[in-house]
Amino acid sequence: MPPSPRTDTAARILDVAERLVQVQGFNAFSYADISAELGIRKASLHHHFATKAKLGKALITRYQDRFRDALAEIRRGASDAPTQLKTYARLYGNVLRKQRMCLCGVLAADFETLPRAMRDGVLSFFALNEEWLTNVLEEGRRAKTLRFEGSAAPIAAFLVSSLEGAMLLARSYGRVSRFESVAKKLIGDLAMVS
Amino acid sequence: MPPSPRTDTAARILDVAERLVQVQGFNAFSYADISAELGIRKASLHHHFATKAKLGKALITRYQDRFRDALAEIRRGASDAPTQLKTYARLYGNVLRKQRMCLCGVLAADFETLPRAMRDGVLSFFALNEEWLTNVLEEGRRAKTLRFEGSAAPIAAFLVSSLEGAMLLARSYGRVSRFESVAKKLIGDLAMVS
DNA sequence: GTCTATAGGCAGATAGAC
DNA sequence: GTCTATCTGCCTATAGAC
Repeated sequence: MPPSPRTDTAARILDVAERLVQVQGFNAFSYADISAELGIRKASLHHHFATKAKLGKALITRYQDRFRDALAEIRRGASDAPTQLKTYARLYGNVLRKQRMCLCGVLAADFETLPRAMRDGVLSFFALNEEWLTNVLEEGRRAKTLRFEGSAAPIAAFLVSSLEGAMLLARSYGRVSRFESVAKKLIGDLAMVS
Repeated sequence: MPPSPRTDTAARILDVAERLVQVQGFNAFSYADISAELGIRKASLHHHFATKAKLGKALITRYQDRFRDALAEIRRGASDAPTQLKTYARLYGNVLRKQRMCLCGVLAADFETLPRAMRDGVLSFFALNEEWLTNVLEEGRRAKTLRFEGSAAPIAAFLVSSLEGAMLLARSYGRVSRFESVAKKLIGDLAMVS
């Protein structure tokens, strides 16, 4: 299994499917929706992704790969921990500004209806986020740019779930500012300088 | 329109539908699922709730009515603000312990696919939660049992979205403790005595 | 208020020609 | 790799008997 879509057509299918899932959820979109938008017959879509489950898994894999790259990029920036957290939150905000939910956040709502491979992918995405945040938190505490009590891991879990929840409600309200407000508070409560 | 289901059958339909939506999402369950579970034909279900949209709206209305009652009950208990917040968080935890998501939390993920009446209902539920929390927060600050900066309303919005997000991820992980951890931190950060 | 029967459409998926 | 054609099954919803 290749790490990225083999062909350009596969990538375009993933682009459309990704947006449809982020906006409507996994159970509300269909091959017919993609077909209509790309001008490609449903049967051709099945040539690239034999089943909806495999398409879903490919979506998660690509999404996570891109996210991993973005997280590594933030680390390479070598800014202080509070700034890294702000940049991290902006990743979420950028998704929301496109009127979308986090792919894995929306799949978490569909979780019980997903095939196992997709469930594993969703959990893996959250784990990636929490591991990255745990490192940033610990580094920030050592550098005295962040302040918090106890282990970093539960704080990381707290941050991920709070940001996902903030996205969920902000999109329903149609107010990105609701998300920004939560993100600002989360980071402000951790930063030593503020 | 009556405030509660007219008949016992209607109530049983709502009971089953509510659980199905909370577990699977609005677009993943069908009249056939309810039919199979209650031993009532699909056509009979339509006699009680003509369309899926009307069934969905009835679900939200009943859920919100019950929640409103529970919130009023907490207020009648006349405990201090931190205790009221803990009891409030336990309402969410009780849902999660039944392996369910908050009805309106899961509908927020389906938001873009919902008919307007259901969207309005979902937003109304969140508004109810935020108004109640705003009152508790302001009262707690006056009584010096809670401490926070700025207006109470954005803190209330923060609490609701963080709890919803915590439910979402805790259910995916199958670990209620992840929710409890977040709830404890949220309230602990607000309480003066701790 | 529940039933049988069915309409009309869309779902995911496959066969096989080109 | 894309197409036409089709399958099978499920979906929401309705008609009308009992």
